[in-house]
Amino acid sequence: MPTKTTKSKKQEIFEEAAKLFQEKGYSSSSMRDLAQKVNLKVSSLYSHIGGKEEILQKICFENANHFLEGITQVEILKLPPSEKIKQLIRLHIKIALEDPTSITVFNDEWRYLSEPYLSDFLKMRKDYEVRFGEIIQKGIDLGEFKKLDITVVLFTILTSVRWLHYWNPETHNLTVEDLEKNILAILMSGIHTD
Amino acid sequence: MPTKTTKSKKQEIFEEAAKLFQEKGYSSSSMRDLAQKVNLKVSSLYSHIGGKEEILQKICFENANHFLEGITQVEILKLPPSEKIKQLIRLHIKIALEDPTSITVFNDEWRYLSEPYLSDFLKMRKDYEVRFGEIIQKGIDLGEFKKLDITVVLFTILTSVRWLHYWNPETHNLTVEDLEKNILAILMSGIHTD
DNA sequence: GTCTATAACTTGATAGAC
DNA sequence: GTCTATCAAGTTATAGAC
Repeated sequence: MPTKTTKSKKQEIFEEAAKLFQEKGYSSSSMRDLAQKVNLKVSSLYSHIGGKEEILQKICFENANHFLEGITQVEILKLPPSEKIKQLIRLHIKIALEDPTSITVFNDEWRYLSEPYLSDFLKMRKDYEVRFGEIIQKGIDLGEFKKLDITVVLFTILTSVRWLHYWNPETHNLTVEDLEKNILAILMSGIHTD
Repeated sequence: MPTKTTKSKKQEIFEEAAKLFQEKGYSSSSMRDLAQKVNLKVSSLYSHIGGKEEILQKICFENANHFLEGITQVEILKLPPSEKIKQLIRLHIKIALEDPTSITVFNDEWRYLSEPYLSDFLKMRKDYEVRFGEIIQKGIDLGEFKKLDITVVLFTILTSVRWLHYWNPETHNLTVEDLEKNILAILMSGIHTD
C-alpha cells in the first residue's frame, strides 16, 4: 500500500480558500465560510494562518513566480523568437490547466492585495509584459512576425488564453495537444484559410 | 451658446457607481463610498435608486443587450461568415472603447448578480456564444475558415479583445482604425509572416 | 429630497480558558 | 490547537423629522 501523504491543516486551509475565492470572489468570501469548509471555528484558523490576505498573497505571488520562472527559462533558449513565443503560449496553457482554481484567483482577485504587495505584484506583471514584448519585437525585427503594433500583439496573445481555466479537458473530445495546436494555429496563422 | 443637457441626480449616481465598481469591485464598494461621490448622505441615495444591486443589474443587462442587438444586426446581413465575424470583432472593439468603465463592470462583476438575474444574464451570454459559434461553423463549412475546433476559436476571439477597455487611445500613437486593423489581422491571418 | 438616527446584521480579528 | 465569547468596525437599508 502506497504511503498516503498527509495533508497538513494549513495546506488544507489554503486549498479550500482558493476554491472559495474562486467561487465567491475574495472580498465576498468570509473567514466564517472558510472555517466551515475546513471544519474549524473561525478563531482556530488564526493558529494556522496570519489572516485572510496572507492566502491571497500566496496565490498571487506563487503564480506570478511561475510565469517569471517560465519566461526566464524561455529567454535562455537558443531558439528563434517565434519558437519562444510558442513556448510561452504553451506555458500559459500548461499553468491554466494544471491549477485552474489558483490561476482564476490570480487572474481576477489580485487587485484586492493591499500595499505594498499590490505594487510589488504590478511590478512583476510589468516585468513579464516587457520581457514578452521584447521577444515579439525581436521577431518583427528578424522578419518572422508581421509588422504589427507590439502592444496590440502582446495583449492579444496574453488575454486570448484567459478562458482556458474554464476549460474542462474531460467534457471535450479534444486532447490537450489538440487544444494547444488549435490555439497556436490561430495566433500564428489566423482562422482564415490561405 | 449650446444648451447644456442637465444630468439628473439618478444618472449621476449610476455613472459614479460604475466608476466606483470599476475601481474597487462591486462587493468592496459601499453605499457610503457612493454617497460621498455624489455629495449625498447614504439614506438619500434610496430616494433615487432601489438599492446597490439595481445599479449592477442596469450595467450588466444594458451591455448584454448591446451585444445581442449587435449580433442580431450582423446575422441579417447578406455577407459571408468571415465578414460577419469581422463585424462582430469590430462590435467588441467599439463597445469596449465607447464605455470602458461600464464594460469593465460588465466583464468582471456580473457574478455578483443575485438570482434570478444571474441566471437570466448567463442565458443571454450563452445565447450570444451559441449564435457567434454558428457563424464560425458556417465559415468552416464554406471553407472560409480553417478546420479548427469551434469552441477554441469562439473563446479565443471573445477573450482576445478583453483587454481593450484598458486601452487609452490618447496615450498611444495608434488610431482606432489601426488598432482595429491590427486585431483583425492577428485573428484572421496570425502574427507570423507567410 | 435630504437629513439624523438607528436597526439589524456581517466583517476580520483577538483574549483567554482548556 | 481548538474552543467560547467578544470586540470594534463596517455593511445595506429604513423610519421619520424637516
